Formats: sequence, C-alpha cells, structure tokens
Amino acid sequence: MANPLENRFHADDIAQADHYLATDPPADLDPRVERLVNDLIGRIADKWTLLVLELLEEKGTLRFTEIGRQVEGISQKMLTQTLRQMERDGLLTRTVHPVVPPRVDYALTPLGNSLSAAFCGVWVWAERNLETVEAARVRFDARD
Amino acid sequence: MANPLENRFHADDIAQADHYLATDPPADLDPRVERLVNDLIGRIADKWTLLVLELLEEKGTLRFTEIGRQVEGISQKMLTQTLRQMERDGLLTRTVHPVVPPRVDYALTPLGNSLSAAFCGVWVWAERNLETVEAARVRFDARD
DNA sequence: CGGAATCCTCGATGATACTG
DNA sequence: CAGTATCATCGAGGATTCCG
Repeated sequence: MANPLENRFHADDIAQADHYLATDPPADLDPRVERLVNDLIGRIADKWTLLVLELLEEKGTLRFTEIGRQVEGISQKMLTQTLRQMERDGLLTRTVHPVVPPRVDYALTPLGNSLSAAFCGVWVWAERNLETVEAARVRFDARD
Repeated sequence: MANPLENRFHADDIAQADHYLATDPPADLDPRVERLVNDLIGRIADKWTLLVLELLEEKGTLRFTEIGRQVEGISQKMLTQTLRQMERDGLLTRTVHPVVPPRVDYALTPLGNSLSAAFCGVWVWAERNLETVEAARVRFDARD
C-alpha cells in the first residue's frame, strides 16, 4: 500500500501519520494489517454508516426515530444494524433512558468524530467533482 | 467549500467542522446535490473500487491481469465491472494496444488521483485506529 | 418508542464456458 | 490476454409482525 500521504492533507494529527507511514517498508505492509485495514474500510464504507456518521456529526445527539427519519430510505432493520455495528466499533455511544416511553440517544464518540473528519476530504471531493463525473459519464455513454 | 488539502482540522476539534459546515445553507443543501453526492459516495465507496484506486495510485500503469492478480480475491467479472465503471466515471483511462496477445493498460486520470488523495485521510485513520476499533469490538462482545 | 424475530425476495456476485 | 455471455446461488436487505 502506497503512502497515501505524499500529498499534504492537513489534519494536524494526521500529519503525524505522515511521518508514521514514511517509516514503513517501501513495498507493501504486513499482510495482516492490510487485511484488517481492508476489513475496516469495508465496514465503514457502506452507505448507511456513512450517512449516519455525517448526520450525527452535524446534529450531535439524536434519538433512534429521529435518525430513522433523517436518513432517507433506511429501513428500521438496517438502522438498528448500522447503529449496533457502529457502537461495537466504538464510533458512537448508545444511551438508554429508563423512562416510558423508552428513549435512546445516540451520539458520536471522539473516535467517531475523528472518522467523520477523515471522511471530510471525500465529501468535499464528491461535491466539487460531481459535475465532472456526470460529464464523464455522458461522454462515455455517448461513445459507440 | 474549502479544499480538503488546505483545510485544517483536528480530530478532537470537530466544533470547527461544525463551523465549516455552517458556511453552507443553514438547513440542508440542495436535495439534488445531496442525492448526487450520496450516489457518488455509494459508487466509489465499494470495496473493489477503493482497492483498485489505491493499487493504481501506487503502481501507476497496470495491465488487466496484473490488477486481477494484485487485488486479492476479486473475480474477473467484478474486475471488469469495476474497471468499466471507473472508466465511465473518468477515474481511469483504458488503453488498448493492437497487438497479439492483446494488451490493455489501465492508469488513473488526474481525477482518479484526486479521489485517491481525498481518501487518504480515511486510510490513515483506518491504519491509526485499527487497534482501537479491535479493542472496542472485544469490549462490546464481552458485555452480557 | 425502540427494538427483536420471522419470512421472503431480488440483485449482486461467483463459477463456468466461450471468443477475438 | 482480455474480455463477454450465461447460469446459478446466496445473503443483504425490505416488509411485516410482535413485544417490553
């Protein structure tokens, strides 16, 4: 895996990783790490996790139903599943209030916030290059 | 919206990102843009695209078979499909050499490179927080 | 309200075979 | 070598129901 930080992506804490990565062997890293990174990427890079992550970062603390309402198109099943997995991974906290009717609050942990920050670059890229990609598709589809 | 490469954020200083978002229309953005961004995220955030993207960024130009060999576990079908979609989106170029046996080279476009750069923060996050996440999972699974 | 449990479907993916 | 085409599967995810 190449050092993705040849360019300068400046989260101050991430700049540290720059140095950290630079110490790696030139070729590829430990296959074990490779596997785990891919696994992790696979988990976080799914549609719902991403959307919940951004929503909670923006809104702070939200209840189960509120999240469900604001994440367009998610089913209750997937919402539960996504939230559980994120909780398991330490990305958010789940707080059950012993009242009737039940009230469960979800909020990002610092780890969750840092992941959201890490994704910032991707969101910005997507917004900035939306039309470029659209144009590329039109051009591609127009070829014989 | 700021360029991520110029953008300075701290993982623990999400309040800033808050402010950063605050420069956008207060509520949510244009639904059309929102939809397209989500669509785009959905496309690029799949396992194979991500892996091919990083591989090509690292290795430069590669042939079809070389990519297939280096992306562990990908089937020929998915490789073709992934490469086509990336080509369609303008992320890479496909160069057919009229020789026998056929030779087809793939390489990232500037757009592809910029996307790879945008993902840089995520890869770094994954590498840095691998063990934190692992620990969180163990803790979660150990609860009653 | 915030889920858990069940059933069911459909589309993504793999396996296989064929070709310029 | 670099695909395309076809068939088969299998599991992610939706719909529905029930519950503390």
